[in-house]
Amino acid sequence: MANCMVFHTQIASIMEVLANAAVADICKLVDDDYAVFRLEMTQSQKENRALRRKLQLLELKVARERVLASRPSSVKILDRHRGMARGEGHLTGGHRSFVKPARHNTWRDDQPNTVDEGSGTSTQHVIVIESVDAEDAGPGVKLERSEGEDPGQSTDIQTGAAGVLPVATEDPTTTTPPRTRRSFTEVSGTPNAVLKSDTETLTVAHRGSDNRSDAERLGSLGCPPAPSSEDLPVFHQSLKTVNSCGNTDGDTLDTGGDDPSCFYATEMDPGNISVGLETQTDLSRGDWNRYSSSVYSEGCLDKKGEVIAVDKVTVKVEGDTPLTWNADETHLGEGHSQDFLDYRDSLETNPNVSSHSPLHTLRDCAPVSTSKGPYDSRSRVLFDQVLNSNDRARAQAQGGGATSGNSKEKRFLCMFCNKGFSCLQKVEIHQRVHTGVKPFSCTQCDMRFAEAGSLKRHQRVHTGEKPYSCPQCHMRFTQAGSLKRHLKVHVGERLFA
DNA sequence: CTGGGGACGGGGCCC
DNA sequence: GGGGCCCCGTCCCCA
Repeated sequence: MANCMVFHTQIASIMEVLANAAVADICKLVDDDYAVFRLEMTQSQKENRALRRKLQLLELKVARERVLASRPSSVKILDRHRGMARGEGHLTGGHRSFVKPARHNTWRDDQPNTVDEGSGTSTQHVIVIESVDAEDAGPGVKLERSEGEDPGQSTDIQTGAAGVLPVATEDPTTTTPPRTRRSFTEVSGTPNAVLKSDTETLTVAHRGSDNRSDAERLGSLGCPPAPSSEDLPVFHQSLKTVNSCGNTDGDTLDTGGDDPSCFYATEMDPGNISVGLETQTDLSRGDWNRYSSSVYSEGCLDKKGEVIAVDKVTVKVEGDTPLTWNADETHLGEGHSQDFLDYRDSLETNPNVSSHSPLHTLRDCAPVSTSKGPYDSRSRVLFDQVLNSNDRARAQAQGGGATSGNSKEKRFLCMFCNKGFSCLQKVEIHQRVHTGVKPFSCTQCDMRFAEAGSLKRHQRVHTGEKPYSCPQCHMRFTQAGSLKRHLKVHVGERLFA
């Protein structure tokens, strides 16, 4: 009996030893595999980074070659603070002025529309590619780019001689700077970036990193917070105007009324995008290779809507150079990055959509907004919209869409989806679908609209005006379509079977 | 079924 | 006459 017990004990101990050994072996195997796996992952990541850098350099190189091939080096590339050609306001000496269009109903004569320089922050900073003479093209490319989240660091990409100020002056007399210069905007995660130039300093703060509220930021700049400023970064184009929240003579449009029900502002959906699209070179050919990227911003708007400050910085990019894009530095998850890569591919496979589309900028800008406002919540939607619209564009191109059929009448093509429009303004309005630019803002609420008519229609919500009344009942409606739809109730038509 | 916004085409006016 | 600008109407969609 005792021997039996000893035997069992020995067996148990042996089994325990064996089990421990097996576990140890398994653990060792797992550890080894994990180490190998991590090593492979690290190597893959390194390769990815190297390939991206290579791609970046190639893009730069191609850009430089295109520039050199397309025009003499003395051509002015950068024209910041460009005034708007349309009747939507223009810049005068770095200040944004608004001129009421002659028949612009959204600006009522009795409205004290005050346009003032805003103040605040923005998530944007300017990347300048300075393309110097031919001898600089090639391996001598100097890439200066903030890789990290270094506050206050300006992120300029400069090629050629260092020390050149990254932002062109707005001095109209210096129309032909000695160097070819490219400037475009990008939103990055840089918490604070200060752009300096001969004439101005752009204080750019990253919303997501700024713990202060917008009201605090605005307040610190002497500007009351805008009702919608919570969602909107504010971009200052000039130091001269940073603290000029009060009215300035040149920028004030005071029509003397007391109904600031609406105003016209050039703003954009900050959560989506930071550029607006304005021009194209050869509209008849749908050639959008040269375009302007306008950095819209919002200034101050007090609660009463009496003081509206709008600021705008226009960064004009001319020439054929594609915007550089660094996937490494988009502050995105991998999924987003992949989406953008896919879209980039789709863009570039679309022969009618310029590869220099501001969507390259958009790709950088849209997903990095950290604001929490309603517009921000739509950023992803808008991006998907752009993606889808591009697919639609291809479908149109293949299936005899607007671009192939009546190209004579609809010769203005959307640079995002290729849809054709009869005139430039139509396509500009349409492109707001893609860019998220909503220049028309209601002063009585935070609503923004891409079209003036929509704002006007919206105003009836506040005024209570219901001009459309049913002749068969007492129902009244704010929209004609609503009345028309309602009339079907009386005639027995049902919307749904 | 209504309220309200997005999008777009048509048409008038002006240059 | 053509093009640009602007307004309006309409359809569609969603809440």
